[in-house]
Amino acid sequence: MEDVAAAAGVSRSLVSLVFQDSPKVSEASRSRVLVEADRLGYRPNVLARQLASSRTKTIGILLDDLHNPYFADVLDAFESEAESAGYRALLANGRREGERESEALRTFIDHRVDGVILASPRISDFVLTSMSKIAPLVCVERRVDLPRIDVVMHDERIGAQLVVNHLVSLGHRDIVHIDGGTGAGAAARRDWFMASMREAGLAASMRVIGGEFTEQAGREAAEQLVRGAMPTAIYCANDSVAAGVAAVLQREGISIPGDVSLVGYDDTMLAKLDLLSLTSVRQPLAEMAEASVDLINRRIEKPRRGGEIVDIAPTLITRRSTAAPRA
Amino acid sequence: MEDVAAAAGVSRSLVSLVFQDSPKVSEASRSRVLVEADRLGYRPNVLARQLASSRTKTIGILLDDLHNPYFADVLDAFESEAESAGYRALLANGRREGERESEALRTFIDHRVDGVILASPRISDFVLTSMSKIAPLVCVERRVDLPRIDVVMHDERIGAQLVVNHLVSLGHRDIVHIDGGTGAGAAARRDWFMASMREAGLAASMRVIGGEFTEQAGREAAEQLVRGAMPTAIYCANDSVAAGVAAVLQREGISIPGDVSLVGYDDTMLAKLDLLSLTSVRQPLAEMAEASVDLINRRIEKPRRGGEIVDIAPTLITRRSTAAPRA
DNA sequence: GCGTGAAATTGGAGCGCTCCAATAGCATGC
DNA sequence: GCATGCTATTGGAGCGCTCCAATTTCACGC
Repeated sequence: MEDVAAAAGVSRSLVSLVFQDSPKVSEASRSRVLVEADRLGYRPNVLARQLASSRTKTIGILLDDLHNPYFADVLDAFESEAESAGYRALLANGRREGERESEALRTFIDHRVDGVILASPRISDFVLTSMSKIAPLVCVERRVDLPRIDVVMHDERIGAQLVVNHLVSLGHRDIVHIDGGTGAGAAARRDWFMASMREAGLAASMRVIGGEFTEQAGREAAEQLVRGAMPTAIYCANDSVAAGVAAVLQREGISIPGDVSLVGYDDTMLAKLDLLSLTSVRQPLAEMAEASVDLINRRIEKPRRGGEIVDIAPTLITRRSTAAPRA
Repeated sequence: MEDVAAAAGVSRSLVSLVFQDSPKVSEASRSRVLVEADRLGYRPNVLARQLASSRTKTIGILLDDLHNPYFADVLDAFESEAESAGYRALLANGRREGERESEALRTFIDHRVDGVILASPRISDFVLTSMSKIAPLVCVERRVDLPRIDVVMHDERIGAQLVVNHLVSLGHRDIVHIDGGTGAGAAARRDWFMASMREAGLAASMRVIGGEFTEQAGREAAEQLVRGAMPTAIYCANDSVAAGVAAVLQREGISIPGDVSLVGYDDTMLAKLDLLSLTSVRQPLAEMAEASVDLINRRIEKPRRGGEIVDIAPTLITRRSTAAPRA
C-alpha cells in the first residue's frame, strides 16, 4: 500500500479510499492509484481491512448435513443471495450434532462474521440466546421463540394443503402420511396434513405412519403398508423417505402411479431423477434466502429489535408419480 | 486481552502465550490466565491473530458443483481431514465455471489461506501457475503438469480393471461403456476401459457410446441402446449417468440385473439408493484428502519442491445391479 | 485580490494480536 | 557469595489496514 501510494504520488489514506470505492476521490487520483496498484500487483489485505474496520462483510451459513441433497439446494440459494447482497459466505457443516453446530457457531463468531444463518439447527436455546447477543442470528426452518432472533420458515400449512388438494382433486381419498418422527419440522408437517385432510372431509380415511427423514425409514414404512392395507396415495415427509418407499413398491411389483400415487417434500435432486419423477413440495429457497439476509441487515442496523417470524409460501411441483387412482 | 492480563496480574504477552498453548508458560500462570479469561468471557480475535502472525491455519477447498452428490462426499472427506490436521476449512463453490473458480481462488488468496485444494478444477493453467507462486495449490482429480503444483488422483486404471474383471468373472462379454464426453477425467476413464477390455481379450465385443456426466446423457445413451443392440452389461462414466440409464430401462421393462447389469462410478448417494442399488467404483476420498493436506504441509515447509503426483487405488462396491447374464 | 465553502487529500492514532530481544527469577555448582 | 545456565516473563515494535480531524486545494462570486 505504501508503495502504491508512493508510486502514484499520493498518501496511504488516499489509496485506502480508492479501494473502498469512496465517492470523494477525484477521478484523476483514482485512476492513477488503480494503474499503479495493478502494475505493482497490489491487493488489499482482507484481514487487516477487517481488523481495522471491524466489519467483515461476511456471513456464516451453518448447514446440518451436506449429504442430504436438500441442503445443497439451501446452500446454493443462500450463498448466492449473500453474495449479491455484498457479503462473502463462510460455510460450516454441523453434521447433525448439536455439539458440533455450537462449535461451528463459535468459530463464526471468532471470525467476527456480521451475521449467521442457521439452517434447521439443533443448537440448544441456551447457546442460541447467548450467541444472539454477539451477532445477528437467523434461524431457518426452526421456529424458535427467543428475544432477538429472527426466524424464516416456509409455510407448512400451505405445503400440506397443496399436497392434499392435489391428491383429492385427482380422486384420492385413502391417503397415508409417513412422517419424519422427531426430526426438525416433522410435527408441523404431520399436523398440517391431518388438518388439511379434515378440511377436505377425509378425517375418517386418513392415516399416519411413524418414520424418520431417511430412505431407510421410508422402506420400513412401505413394508408395513405392503403387508397391510395399501392406500391409493402416500405422502412422505421428504424425498428421501419417498425414495425408500419407491424402492419397496418396485420390488413388490406395485406400480407408481398406476397402483399408488407418491408425493415427496423438498423437491430435491432425488425428486427430479427420471427414475423417480416425484411430485414434491418445493420450498421457496430463493425467497427465504432473501428474507434471511434482509433480516440480518436490519438487525445490524437495529440490534435491539424484537424477533420476527417470516413465513413464505411453497409450491407444488407435479411429476409422474401422481395420477388418478385406479377406477 | 488487556483486561485479562490485568486481572491475572500478568502482561499481555503472557496471555498471548497462554492462548498459543506455549510450553514455556508455568502451570500456575496458565491456569490463572485461563480462569480470568473465562470469567471475563475473553476469546482471542482470530483476525488480529492472523494479521499479526501471518499464518491463518486455514485452507481453502474449491468445489465445482455441490449439486453433484459426489462433491458432497469429497467435501466431507476433505473437511474432516483438514480439521484433524489443525486447519480450518474455507469453502467455495465454483459452479462449473472456470471464471467463477478463478475468482473464488483469488478470494482464498486475499484471505491469506495457507493452501488451497482444488477439486476437479476448470481453471486455466495460466491462472493456476500464477497463483501457485502465492500459495500452495493441490489439484485433485485433474492431472496438471505445472512446476510447483501437486496432484492427487485416484487410479483410473485400477478402477476400470475392477469393473471389467468383475463383469467378466460374472460371465459378461458384451459390455458397453457410456463415457463422460469432454468432462474432467472422462478420457482416462474411457481409455482405461478399452485397455482393460483388450487385456481381457474382449477387444472385439467392446463398445463405447459418447455421453456426458449427467443423468440426461445417460437417458439418451440408453435410448440409443434400446433401439439397437443391447449389451449384457453397461458401465457408466458416473452414477448420475447410470441413474439415467436405469430410468429408461425400467420404463422399457428391461430388468436390472436380470436382463442387463449396470455399473456406475464414484459410489455416490445415488448408488446407495435402494431403488438403484448400483455397483460402483468408490474413490478413496479419505486417503486422497489425507494426501492432499500432507502435500500442502510439505509445500509450506519447502515451497520450491517440484510438483508431485499421488495416485491412490479405488475399490469396487458391488450391489444388486450386477449379476451373471441370462444363460 | 480575497473570502468562502465544498471537495480532495493527508497524518496519525488505533484495531487486537504476535514475536523478538531483553529482563527477571531461581536453583546449581564452586 | 557469585558467575552460570536455565526457565518464566515482559515491553514494545509491527502486522496492513481504516477512520477521524485537520489541512490543502480549488472554483466561485464580489
